[in-house]
Amino acid sequence: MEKDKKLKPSKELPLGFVDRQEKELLTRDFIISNIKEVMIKYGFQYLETPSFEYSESIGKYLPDKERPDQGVFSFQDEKKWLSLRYDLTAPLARYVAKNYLEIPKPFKRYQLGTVWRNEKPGPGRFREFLQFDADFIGTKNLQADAELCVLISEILEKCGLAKKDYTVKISSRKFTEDLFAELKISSKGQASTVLRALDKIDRLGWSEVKKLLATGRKDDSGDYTDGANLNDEQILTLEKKIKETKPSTEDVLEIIKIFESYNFTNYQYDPSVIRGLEYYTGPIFEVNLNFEVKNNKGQTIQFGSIGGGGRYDNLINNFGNLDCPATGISVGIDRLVYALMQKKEFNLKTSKPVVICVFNKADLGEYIKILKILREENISSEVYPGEGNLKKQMQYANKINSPAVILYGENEINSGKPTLRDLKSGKEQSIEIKSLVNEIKKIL
RNA sequence: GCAGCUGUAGCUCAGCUGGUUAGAGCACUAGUUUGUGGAACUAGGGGUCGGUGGUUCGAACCCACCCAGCUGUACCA
Repeated sequence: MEKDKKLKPSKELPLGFVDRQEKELLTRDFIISNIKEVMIKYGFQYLETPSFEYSESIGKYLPDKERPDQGVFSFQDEKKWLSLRYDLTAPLARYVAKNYLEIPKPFKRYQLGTVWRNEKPGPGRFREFLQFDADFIGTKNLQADAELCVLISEILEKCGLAKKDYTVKISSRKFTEDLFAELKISSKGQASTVLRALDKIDRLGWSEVKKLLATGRKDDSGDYTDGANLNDEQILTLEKKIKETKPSTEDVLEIIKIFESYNFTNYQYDPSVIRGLEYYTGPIFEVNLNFEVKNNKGQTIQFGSIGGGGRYDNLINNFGNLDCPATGISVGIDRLVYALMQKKEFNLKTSKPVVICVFNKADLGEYIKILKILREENISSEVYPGEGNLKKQMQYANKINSPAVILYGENEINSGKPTLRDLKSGKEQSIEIKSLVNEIKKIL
């Protein structure tokens, strides 16, 4: 008996995992339906790959790091390691390599799927979340990169954002390559420290980033981060270059030219866009929201980007001798949902059921007659599914936000006229069964 | 990983310098109203005060260690 307490299962969720409720899910559905519409219009194929992949298929070959089990949820099955996918790009690369001969080239596909990351969650960042990816495989044509920016912008506007609400930032890996050449930085370690520092300009501001470029920085909590050890002259040169507003690399210039043909203007050249991924080889882009986002305590939070992407011409080559250039974009759908829910009230019809109250179990047949009439008309409805007196049933209807209840007790059954109570106004009327549907539709 | 902060009811939190049976609001259950919700009133259920060890006549409160969460920072294929 004593041990019972210890056996009680925990009702806590694993760190970084969340329950998602209807309002959020409906907003998400709305976004997804917009995505699908746009993607069909732009001529992309719909693809789904499994949640699990062999770890080696989505991890080891990636040039970035050689830590197969860090940041990823993995387990060993027989002899092989399996991992939950951490993005949709790696599985795509695997898919393309596997089906290389069959797929059209170029291959355009889009995918919506849950991804998992075994890392520390932050505000608005979870360990399980939904991603949307669109990619062009097998083309070096920069029209593809341009079109990704155009397409994401169309999706966002379809979701109700105005041009001023978001910006597509664009830069290129070539910019940083040129930069490192000019600064005479050849050490890979130093280069990546510089990149990581530059990536933080948005969040920390230039003066803090400058410390990271020099000897190091102490953050608010007192923690210390080592710097990239650039000298003053290097930092000065870098500052000048990073604050340039005119693109200097050919790829970006060409993309901007293509934007003009599309009449797409909502972009911004920003050389401080770095993106973490080391597999990018050319143009890179990032989508930022320009309005404030608050957390559940009402504090404004640093929201960062909702998505981004770029060109990765060498990634697929890792699977073998496949010279297969590619470019793609990813969007964190849940983050977009979170932001959109604050941006404007979506009038998403949630259509809660009309509740038919139960007075007497023996009359269930009568209740169901009415129920069938309503459902025939696609009116969300139910016979009270629990047990209890009328008061309890009213409380239930109120709690689920039901628009109306139908009272069909002895008196009503005898007269053949159910009572319809509008739960918003509290008004009741006694009406013929045949006009019930029309009256309810007025309330809805 | 590092640093700071925080762990008391389902939720949000109070609990003064250690002192009888640990509190509030919300939520929940029942009743006032045995055929009427959202309001009010009344009553009620629900806590090894994160865990372990220590100090003390006595610990939610002090000390040590551990665990968990939050925030920042690092890493992030």
